Amino acid sequence: MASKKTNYIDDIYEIVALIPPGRVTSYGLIADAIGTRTTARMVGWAMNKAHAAVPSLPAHRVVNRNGLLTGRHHFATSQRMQELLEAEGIEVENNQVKDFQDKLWVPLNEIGI
DNA sequence: ACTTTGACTATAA
DNA sequence: GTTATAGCCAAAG
Repeated sequence: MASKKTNYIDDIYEIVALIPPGRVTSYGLIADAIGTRTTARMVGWAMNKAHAAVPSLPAHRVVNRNGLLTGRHHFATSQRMQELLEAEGIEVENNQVKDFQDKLWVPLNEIGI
């Protein structure tokens, strides 16, 4: 067997895919859920590749620790991310998720139950 | 092999 | 409140 070079990326995709609608999470929390081998930057980098590997990945539910839509420019349009979030009941104001802590979904609390 | 960059985060000033 | 710097790890040039 010879393949498998995106182990950490695969884990990132899986966790992002597990984010329930109407909820959001941060890059750091995903990285923490995977382990020390991955950092918040790796999650963001993986997301950049995700749209080519897993277009259906709900990357719009992943924001930075401030609840800010930092990755909006990587979507089809800058407004696309906000529209997707609002469609799920998440209020976005000034590129930031309102009641972020209330809508925050923590992988460690759901996966490492 | 080396340098730069990146959808981040934390701390310091 | 913002801005700067360091830490983090991997891919791309």
